[in-house]
Amino acid sequence: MSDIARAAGISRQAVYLHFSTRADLLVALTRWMDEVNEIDRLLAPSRTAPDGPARLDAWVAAWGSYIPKVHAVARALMAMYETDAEARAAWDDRMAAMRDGCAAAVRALSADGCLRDDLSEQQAIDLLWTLLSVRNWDHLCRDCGWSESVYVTRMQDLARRALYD
Amino acid sequence: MSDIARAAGISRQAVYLHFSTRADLLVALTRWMDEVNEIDRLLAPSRTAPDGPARLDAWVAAWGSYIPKVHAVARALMAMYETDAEARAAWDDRMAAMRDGCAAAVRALSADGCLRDDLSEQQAIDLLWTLLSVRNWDHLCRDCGWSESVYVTRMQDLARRALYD
DNA sequence: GATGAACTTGACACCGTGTCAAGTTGACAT
DNA sequence: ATGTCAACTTGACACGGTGTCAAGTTCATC
Repeated sequence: MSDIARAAGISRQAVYLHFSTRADLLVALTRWMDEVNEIDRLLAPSRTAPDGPARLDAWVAAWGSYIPKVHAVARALMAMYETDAEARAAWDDRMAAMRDGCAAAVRALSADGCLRDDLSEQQAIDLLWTLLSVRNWDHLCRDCGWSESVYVTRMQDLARRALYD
Repeated sequence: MSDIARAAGISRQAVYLHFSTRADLLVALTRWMDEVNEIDRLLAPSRTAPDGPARLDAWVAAWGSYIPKVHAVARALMAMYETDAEARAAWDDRMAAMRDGCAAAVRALSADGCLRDDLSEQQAIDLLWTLLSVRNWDHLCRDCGWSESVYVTRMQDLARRALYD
């Protein structure tokens, strides 16, 4: 909070006049970033995809271009996850929204008869949701040094292999 | 540290006589758990597997039965990862060892000519390492409620699909 | 010229980690 | 029996970070 205040050129206490807690600030920041990044515009292609497989690809691509933009804030939120209830709630909320996107993609596949029949919709959603987690992006793009475009290509491929034949 | 001292029936200061810092304690705990869990015995099947695909399956299975045993400690270590350099080092060390196992499995596949040719060994290792991360186990087995056996079956399937045709 | 919002300085409490000093206990060796 | 040493005790303290509180300043607006 001191660092933030210094960076903003105001006193530490003034920060508390705007955000009652550290978690509060982080949460507000995520909302603001979603506005600035025009989430809806980013997600439009996946909603208007012609078929299941195309929707899956578009969803993975959309997510892959979204993560880098919010990554710094996401990291801070994840770090507070264990210790701060409000941060946890905020993070869970975002992840639930992310899961909705996964569910929509899986249902589109299922409607097209593309979903593997040895996989329940539920399991497919769980799997896709896990594959696309921020942690995995972090792991691949930070720890393993993958570029964002490699990430998207490989993830699209992996998601396809995981969900249909 | 207070909680640990109370649970151990000694004073908080006495804990510091054995472990100089909190991270130190966690690290010692991981080493002790690896001894108790007889890691080497657990990993033997994957080292003696007849071919690449069998080795991959055995490795995933070994890892899948290892994680639940160390999960509680792993969580504590992950939580300290951002703020504690020693915890980070300990965690990175464990994960590097885990990566070695992934690398061995991938090389076995490669030696058998089973590895997808549009995937470099490096990328294959990165991918397998990511798929098998503790975070993913957590996500699937805790958040999504998968049983450990479902986790292993699905992960074996996913790893196969990800790495060879 | 009064009001109120945004801000300031400068305290303070609380919690957890890690440090320090001085004293206790009990096993073992000489 | 006595000294020594390791393991432990109590009780303090410093530090850093979060969040709170009170009193005072600045400035736009009515």
